[in-house]
Amino acid sequence: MAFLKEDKRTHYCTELTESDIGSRVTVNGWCAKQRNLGSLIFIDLRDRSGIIQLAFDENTKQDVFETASTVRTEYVLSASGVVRSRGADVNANRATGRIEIYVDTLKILCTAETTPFEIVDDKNIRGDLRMQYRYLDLRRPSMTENVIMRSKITKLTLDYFHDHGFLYIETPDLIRPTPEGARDYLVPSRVYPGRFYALPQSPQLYKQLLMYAGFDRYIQLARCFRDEDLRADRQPEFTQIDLEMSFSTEDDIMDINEGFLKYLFRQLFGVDLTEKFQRMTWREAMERFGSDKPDLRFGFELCDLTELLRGTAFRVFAGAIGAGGSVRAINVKGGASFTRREIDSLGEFAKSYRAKGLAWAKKANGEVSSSYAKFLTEEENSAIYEKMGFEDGDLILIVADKNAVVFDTLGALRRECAKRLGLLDPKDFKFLWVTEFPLFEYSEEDGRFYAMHHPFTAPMEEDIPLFDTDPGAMRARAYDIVLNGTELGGGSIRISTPEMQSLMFEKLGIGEEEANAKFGFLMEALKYGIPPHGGLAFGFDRLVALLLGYEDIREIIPFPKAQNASEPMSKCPSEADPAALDELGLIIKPQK
RNA sequence: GGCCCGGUAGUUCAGUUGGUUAGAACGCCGCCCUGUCACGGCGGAGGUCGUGGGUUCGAGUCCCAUCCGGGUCGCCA
Repeated sequence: MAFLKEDKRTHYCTELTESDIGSRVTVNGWCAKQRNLGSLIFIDLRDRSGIIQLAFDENTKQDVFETASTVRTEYVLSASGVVRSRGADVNANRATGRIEIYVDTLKILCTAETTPFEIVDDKNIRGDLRMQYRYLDLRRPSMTENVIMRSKITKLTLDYFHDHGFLYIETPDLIRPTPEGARDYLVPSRVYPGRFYALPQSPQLYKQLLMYAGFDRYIQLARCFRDEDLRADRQPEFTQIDLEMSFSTEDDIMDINEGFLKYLFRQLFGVDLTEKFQRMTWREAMERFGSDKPDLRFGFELCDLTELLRGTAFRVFAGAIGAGGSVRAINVKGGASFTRREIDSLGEFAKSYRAKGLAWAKKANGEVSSSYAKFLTEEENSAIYEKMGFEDGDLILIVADKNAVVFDTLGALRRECAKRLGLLDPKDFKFLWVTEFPLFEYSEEDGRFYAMHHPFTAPMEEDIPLFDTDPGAMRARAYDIVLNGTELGGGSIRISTPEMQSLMFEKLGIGEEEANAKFGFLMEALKYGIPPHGGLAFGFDRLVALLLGYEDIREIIPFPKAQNASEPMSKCPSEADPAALDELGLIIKPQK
């Protein structure tokens, strides 16, 4: 049926209120439900705003009534009529529950087959089915709402940064492949067979160049691409709120972004976050919480037992200490309620973080039980209990290993226990800035240093002398913003002299020749008057998901990839046309 | 690449120690119904139990392989 001028909506469904009673309106949308009572028909009409009820009765013109009786779920309709009160027959569950449209003109714009699943919220649909019919999934009211909220957050973001003097500038999506970091998505060049563009992992270098150019404050909602394995909070293509500021210190950058997050909370939830966000160095975060993104909503802080146990005869602990590792523990208050089986499952959980085992002790009703106490002396045991403040109801978890494993495992156990004990209140928002990240990370495998953040991050002034003596101990002018155990974003002050940048490349084992080949334009640019600058990037998808209470970012991405990085609806990636490959000079090696 | 969980009507699930013709709810189709809104009543259709192989008198159930989906570790400057 042709869609004519007179069929066009005058209102979205839920724009109508009791004040519209008596006026003639037209609505467009989908039939969410038809209820046929014989000589009375009701249709719930749904558009992106929500649902309003259409009514037909014995006074309705016969042809209109007959049309209404043929309407099935998901038919597309245009309905015109007069808004009227439902009198006493109110549906309290709906915004439009006191009114309905008494329809005099009904047009079926398009019919529909029965959908593979019902378009309702209160049903769990299998993930792959939702992905295959994502356009139907997005019709479900909660998903529609998520997309709308994402749009609102986008607008708030642009408003805030615009109001603070930021310019929205686009950077290219076809760029030079980056030598370090995540795998690039490569795009073959037709003009230069055998050469490739990469899709950006982030617009890092371009935003720095924009500072070199003098734009002073830049922002972009940047699409970024990383060819790595997926997680519930990680997609191969995602969006960053990417920004950069000149003539700025760490404090300036942290302050303006703290202001941004507070602005979002005020605008979205009417919540005023008055307190200044807590700040903590990376070292402190690791020592106290075993994580560089600690969840501060609960305690269970790490306790170092290494010195206390240095002379122990227990081989598991002694071995870890002897190998330069440590023995650390957390005291899970209330954890004594865990059954033996639950504690065993915590042990399995610990092993998934490469820990060899988990030692535990619990005290319930005055009775202590323990997996390890019999291997320690009386003195050692009581020293541990004293240091940990061991009380009735407590569960002590001990991990002995290399430091990295100890921190990872206890950091994860800490959160897992809090989760099992129901301590994670989603309405409690604990923000944290983690500062002074290490500049380098040593790879045992490759026998070299890697930049922990990226190779353009400035070292802390007082650590510069360590370049020659102890690079591993150097700290970076880098910072992350953390919310309830999730890294929302991170950034740094950048290197702004060619000397420092060369030094950095040198320490990373990137020779002068290689540096010139890959970053020659940057080294050249650094010669011509570079302002002090730094920036930050938020994971926009994560931010939106957290604000809306989701752990899975696919709930707030309209068309996400499945875990195997494919897109089940359109079935991509797909094989390329041989002629296209030929033109690109590519030969596909047969896969085993 | 490793480990873990899952796959049974269109959908969400149940299916006992292996045992007759694999069930329920919702949805769908038909008839009836004047105020429903989780409408109601009556009737009906709908399943190669992901796929392949094996064990067995007999497999949705046990074993092996494989595919698909999800979680996670590695990975993610």
